[in-house]
Amino acid sequence: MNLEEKQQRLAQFAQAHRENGLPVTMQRRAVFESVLEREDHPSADEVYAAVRAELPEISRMTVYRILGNLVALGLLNKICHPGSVARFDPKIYQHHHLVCLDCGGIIDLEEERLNKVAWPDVRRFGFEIADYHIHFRGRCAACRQAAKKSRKPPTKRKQTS
Amino acid sequence: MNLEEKQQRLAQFAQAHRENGLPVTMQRRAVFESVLEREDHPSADEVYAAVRAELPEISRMTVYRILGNLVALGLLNKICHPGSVARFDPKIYQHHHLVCLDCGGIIDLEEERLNKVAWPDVRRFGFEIADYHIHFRGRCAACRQAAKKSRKPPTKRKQTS
DNA sequence: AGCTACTTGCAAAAATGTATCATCTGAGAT
DNA sequence: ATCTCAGATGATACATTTTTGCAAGTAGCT
Repeated sequence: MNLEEKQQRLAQFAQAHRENGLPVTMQRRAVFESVLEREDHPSADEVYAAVRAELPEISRMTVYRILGNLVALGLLNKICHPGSVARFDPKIYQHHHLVCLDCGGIIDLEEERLNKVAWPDVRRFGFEIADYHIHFRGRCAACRQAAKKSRKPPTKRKQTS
Repeated sequence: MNLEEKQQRLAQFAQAHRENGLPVTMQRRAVFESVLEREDHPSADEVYAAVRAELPEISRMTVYRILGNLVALGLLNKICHPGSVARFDPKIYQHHHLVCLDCGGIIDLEEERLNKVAWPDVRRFGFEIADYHIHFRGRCAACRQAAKKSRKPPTKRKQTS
């Protein structure tokens, strides 16, 4: 993320807090900046670990609460993936994901064409659509390589990205 | 799921196990049948609870392991959702989901048109796409109703479906 | 029936997320 | 600059979900 974009996101952050009467604490700023600086999709605990480098006193609970707030304010996205831990994404504009079925890794996919899918008619469910994103599932480069060497599936790795 | 379809899925289940040298235990059959019979998207613990009606002795651990196996064999899907527990889906053909941002509920969406999105070129990532599915995020009927009555967001419910 | 590899169940613990409450702090008012 | 208070924070404890290691059991084959 370039400097200009980051400035803009921080201004958006300050404004959203002002408008909702929420104080901008150093913890909130540290958590938000920490996620902004990342190119991957960290879990809450990964954010906690990163923020502690700057604020060693911060509590894990606070990080969980702040991440929840930031998502509610629309400043971060909570992303969907087949794993079992919540992951957070600094990108709040529409984009899509490649999800590896072996290691659970997630790669961002930004392609204008994919943003043009017409929304289905879901009036029969009473559902109101806000946005959508597409998950392409398959196998990442590393896992394809690993699968080629051994017939057996690759050893399960910690999910990354 | 009608009877014929169920027969076919059970045959597929037996064949996949034979081909991979995995014994078909009564626990495996019970877990698979239990998920097949459902119309919703149960979590591992919900499957555990349901299977115990038939096999009271089965351990929670076994259910977790078997669900993982069935997903690896392609007999079940593990679905993506913003909540914090893994959920399983008996439908392995392509379909899409409506996900409620408030309560986390999931509704199946089967619409032929949505299956026709052209796959992006991801050679630059070395990624091999197997399939895709679309998440439409928004608000379900119940949560819209609840939001209308009070300005505040609805009380957090246990995620269903 | 017997062999063998794989599975199961148990116990324990790690990982992840939530609740409670006393104390502290940001931000506007004075 | 200081005051004041609603709201945030941090500590602890707890609930839930998932993983690990190993002894005992069982499916599938000969």
